Amino acid sequence: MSVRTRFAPSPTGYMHIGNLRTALYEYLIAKANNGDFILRIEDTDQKRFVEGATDIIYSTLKRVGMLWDEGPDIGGNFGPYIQSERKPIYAEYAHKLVELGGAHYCFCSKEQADEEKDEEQNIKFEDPCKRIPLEEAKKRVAAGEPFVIRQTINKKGKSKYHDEVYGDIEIDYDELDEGVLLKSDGFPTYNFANVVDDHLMQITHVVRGNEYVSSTPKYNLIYESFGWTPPHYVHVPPVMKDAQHKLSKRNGDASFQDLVAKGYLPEAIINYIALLGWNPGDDREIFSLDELKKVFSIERLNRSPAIFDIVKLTWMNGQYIRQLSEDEFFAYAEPYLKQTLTRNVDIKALARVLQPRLEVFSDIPSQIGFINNVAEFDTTLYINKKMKTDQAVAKQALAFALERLKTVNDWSNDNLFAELKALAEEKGLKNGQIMYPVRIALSGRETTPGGATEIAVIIGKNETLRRIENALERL
RNA sequence: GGUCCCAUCGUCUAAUGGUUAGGACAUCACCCUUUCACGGUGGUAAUAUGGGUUCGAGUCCCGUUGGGAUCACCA
Repeated sequence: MSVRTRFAPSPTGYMHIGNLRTALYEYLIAKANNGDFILRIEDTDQKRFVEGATDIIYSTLKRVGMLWDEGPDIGGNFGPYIQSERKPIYAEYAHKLVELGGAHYCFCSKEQADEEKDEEQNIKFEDPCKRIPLEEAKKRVAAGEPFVIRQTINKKGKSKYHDEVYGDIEIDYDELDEGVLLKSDGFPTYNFANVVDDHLMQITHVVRGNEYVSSTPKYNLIYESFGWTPPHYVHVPPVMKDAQHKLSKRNGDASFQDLVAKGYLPEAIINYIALLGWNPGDDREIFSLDELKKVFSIERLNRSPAIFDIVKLTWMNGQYIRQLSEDEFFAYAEPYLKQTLTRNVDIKALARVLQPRLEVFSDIPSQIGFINNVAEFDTTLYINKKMKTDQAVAKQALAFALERLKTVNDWSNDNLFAELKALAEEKGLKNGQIMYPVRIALSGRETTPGGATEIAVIIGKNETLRRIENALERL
């Protein structure tokens, strides 16, 4: 039997990182086994539905290259793939489950049910409707009385099942809640819809957050009543924001689209989150999606929560940026460059010096601001012990450099560097005693992307000479 | 509170019951260098805690502590 996994998000907003990681694991399990990855939209709660959320799901999965084999937009043999379009199916199976004894009609209002519960004394909700004879209940349903269908749990003792990550799990049947399966509006709850759909869609591996570990026995009971075989369960620990809080959209924690907007590459994000809770068993860390397909295995999934570390993601993003070809890098960087530059400069040369030192694209504006104009700076900037420079050395060096640069016509980095190096030698100075002051004069900043001559090439000859003259006036 | 789950450097993690407890990020130092980076080399840094089993425990068992999850007509 071929492996079939499903990603089943509810369209309630943007794609958060934990969700994306679950999708990734689903995808990898399927693809590592030559199986199918199915996309199903769980929109049974109309109150939480957010317009456009489905499109975000589509675009995110496409952007990272996790293409689905069946789904709402492309169809498949097990559709429809949107739960709201499957409403009659759930009703049919819910009533069937009642006949099979796995559920019963309940006429209590939500308020009544709440009152029955006493959380203080840990008394569970004992639904009085359980005792209504089926024939009588059916009559009331037929008569149009509002009802829900509630799971019936009469079993005693321990429920056991195997989880691929957590191992064997045992939970007492008494702990299980007789939850609502079919709501009064006719929609199923997750508790029911996921079982019916996973079975009908022949899902073999269910990956979901470990908050479902303790409710899984309820689902198994449903499978049992219908005589169906439950899937393999792969419960994964949450992705945390810190030691005690999950990453959540409510807190405004980073979503996939937030990260992309900040200049993180989708490939780097996928690579990073794959490693949050999974490892390949060796020291390798950089993996493309295709490479992950080859090495991924359920056995190496971790049981404990992992804290999302933006610092490491940032490092990894830097690795990916460096792997980009010059053209690819330019394509990503161009919008940021154009948005901040007010001066006409050699934008390609600028991109070249930026690529090896950038970790996130959103750092570009702050890194290249000096290209537009040189901010006021204190002349103590010229003091650098290692370069053996100070204001006096700078004054001399800049004067020499100005004089020499005026005569240079081949304004390439190689030539400029050669000229200034030769100049230093002629004047009996160290390279740094020329280069450092020139760079400061051109940028007004202690740190810059690129060295003195690289900056000179980018801003051009006229501007270079003008900036050196200005700097000299202030010394 | 009941139940379930989890626990190795600050963070992500590795370690058939036998290693000087390994790697990566971060951090520090040095090297490279026209700055800053990149890159390279090295350092600091961990088995929550108490018992037990064993010749030997990060690893197995029990307790403690700490953390998380769950107990919805949300998923």
